[in-house]
Amino acid sequence: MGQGPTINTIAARAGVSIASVSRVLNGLPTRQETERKVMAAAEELGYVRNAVARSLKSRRTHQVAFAMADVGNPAYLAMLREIQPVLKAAGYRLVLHSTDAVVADEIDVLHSLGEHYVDGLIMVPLRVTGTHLEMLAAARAPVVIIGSVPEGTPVDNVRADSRTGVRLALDHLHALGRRRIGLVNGPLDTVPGAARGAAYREALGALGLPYDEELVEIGDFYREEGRRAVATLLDRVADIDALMCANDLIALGALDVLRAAGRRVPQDVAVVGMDDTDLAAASWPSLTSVSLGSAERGRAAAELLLDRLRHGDREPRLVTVPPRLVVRASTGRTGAKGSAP
Amino acid sequence: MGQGPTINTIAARAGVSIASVSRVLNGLPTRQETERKVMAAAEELGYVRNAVARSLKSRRTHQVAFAMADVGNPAYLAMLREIQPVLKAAGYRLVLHSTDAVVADEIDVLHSLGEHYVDGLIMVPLRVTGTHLEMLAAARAPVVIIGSVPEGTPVDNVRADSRTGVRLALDHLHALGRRRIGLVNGPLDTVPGAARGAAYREALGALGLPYDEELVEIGDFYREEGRRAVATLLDRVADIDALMCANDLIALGALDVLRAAGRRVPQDVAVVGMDDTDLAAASWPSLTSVSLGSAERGRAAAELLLDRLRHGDREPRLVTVPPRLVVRASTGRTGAKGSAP
DNA sequence: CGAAACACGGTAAACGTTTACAGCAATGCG
DNA sequence: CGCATTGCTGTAAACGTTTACCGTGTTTCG
Repeated sequence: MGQGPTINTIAARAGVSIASVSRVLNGLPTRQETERKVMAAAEELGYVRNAVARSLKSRRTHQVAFAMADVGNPAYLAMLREIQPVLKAAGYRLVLHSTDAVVADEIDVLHSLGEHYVDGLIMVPLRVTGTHLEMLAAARAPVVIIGSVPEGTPVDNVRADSRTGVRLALDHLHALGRRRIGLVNGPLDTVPGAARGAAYREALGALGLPYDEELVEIGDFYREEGRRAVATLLDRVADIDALMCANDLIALGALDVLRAAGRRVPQDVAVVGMDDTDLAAASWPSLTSVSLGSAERGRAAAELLLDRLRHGDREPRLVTVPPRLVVRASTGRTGAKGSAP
Repeated sequence: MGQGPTINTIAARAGVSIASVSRVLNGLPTRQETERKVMAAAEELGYVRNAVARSLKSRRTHQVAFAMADVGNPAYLAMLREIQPVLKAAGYRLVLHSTDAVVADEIDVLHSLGEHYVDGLIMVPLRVTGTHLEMLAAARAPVVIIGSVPEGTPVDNVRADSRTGVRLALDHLHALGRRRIGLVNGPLDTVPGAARGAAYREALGALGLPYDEELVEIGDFYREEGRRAVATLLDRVADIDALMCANDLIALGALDVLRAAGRRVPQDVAVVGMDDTDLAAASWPSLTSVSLGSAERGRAAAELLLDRLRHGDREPRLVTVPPRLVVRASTGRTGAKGSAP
């Protein structure tokens, strides 16, 4: 594991200057003879270009960071799975940051952009604070934000439309005759939490249903928290006939609790999840879920960033990905396939 | 987004030399007065250390790479989720490589270690070829391999024990009275595929059951491939009463096909998966699965690598993580909770 | 009071590249 | 044949740090 060969080693062995070595390695015009000698020497020595030195000089690291709360969350995972190949194809490596939904960690990531270890950043902030906005404005490298950001923030932005998404779900439940539709939400100070809460209220209004505080329970975006919240909700409201859950994990928690309580899904209570993750298809009964296009958002973000890395001065762009309702057994067709063993 | 301040800028503003600036920033002994001036200047300028220049000089990037076939696979994801925080706590960033199980990509990753963009690598190779071994021996940075590697390969190594794992599963099925136990495996030229195939045969022997080629079907480690393989198997063998699946995705495919074919799980056919992923708990019926300790393996690998980064000259170490059988509805307790809606 | 020890701080080299510039030989042209 | 042009190559500076080494001013002690 001794120090590998450098262009100096090669230059010495090939009997040329380091400039010539560099030129050959970069495909700049050189005499055939020189090229041959350099390539031979490089080959024999097993030379590999030092990426760090290159980056220092060229001010390009060919690395991009992706920061989100938790890789374990399938929604972020879906983004990651799209982002990775797009970046790879463009010759960028991917640096992964898990912020555990801690604001300080997100700020850290933004701050660390100043270290120049990446050429750009794709971030999915859970909350957007004033500090976020300040740091975004001052960022030393291009940033793409997945999630909503105030009008005029000078960054590329990719959004889901959870408002329409919730609307699709409630329309569906309403069409199935459900009238006591609960909401199991995540924290209201998160971007998705706030959006989904507001959308729920609005969609109810559009359907002519009253907004009843009793029907809303706040937990967090995890299965365990979903269980807790749904248990509370069932205790409080007896006649609930549908649950809109703010993500699939919460919805899985809901299924657990409903099953334990002997309420049939979907006959007694219909359940809708959100994000349409792998889990939705694997669960039983399979879960109707609102797809917010995680994969598409990831891809769009990666492409925005790459584009910006090429044409640095473009206007900030906003891409909105439309939602889609994926109907499965937990609301619709009463598990013809999923019938009892 | 102009060039940020460097230690030169600070030195000029504070009226000291760049050496002093560097010393202050690195906490080396300095006069209070100097320290104050430097810190003030750094603060005012919003200085952030350039990681690239630092790395060039110090020969440390504080980055570690993790390479596996596909982040989408929950087994790798479980590793990633453990690796990330361990590295982060030690001050390392994580560079993610998806190789899509393409050997050439894995070799690329090993080769790229010569670029010095990371201090070390954790790799989960699907197949280990001669080229792998050559490159491992010549690697320019420490590597930890998760998966089996020939005796004497000079790298730290973390292994699952799928042999014992399969054994646990077959013992369990045998104890339940199953005698026609099929194997749905992945490709035999992959490390896990080969190991699980051999272990199956061996475990049958230990139980005094005959090895019947008819009962073995090879597909790939995906749900869709699992469906295909199980469909073929059911067509070929009518009296099969249990399925040992080489991973959870295959097992989910098996559940799909069995349900569609009207075979009850577990009454008619018991199903065991492998890797004990999130999906196993979420599926219906919930899936008995052999945990190969993905999370533990990830953590062990990260710790081995960190240790090696600190004491470079240690002997290579081998860590074997014991398997554990997690019994759920697909073999055991006949879905009391999971009964029909 | 003078020499030795010490505490700091500055100068410059180094890490491994890329690249502007200049030098030089070979060629084209009048 | 001399001069301009062309085509390559080498020298050296630069990217932003860290750090060995040396010089200076202050303290300590005989």
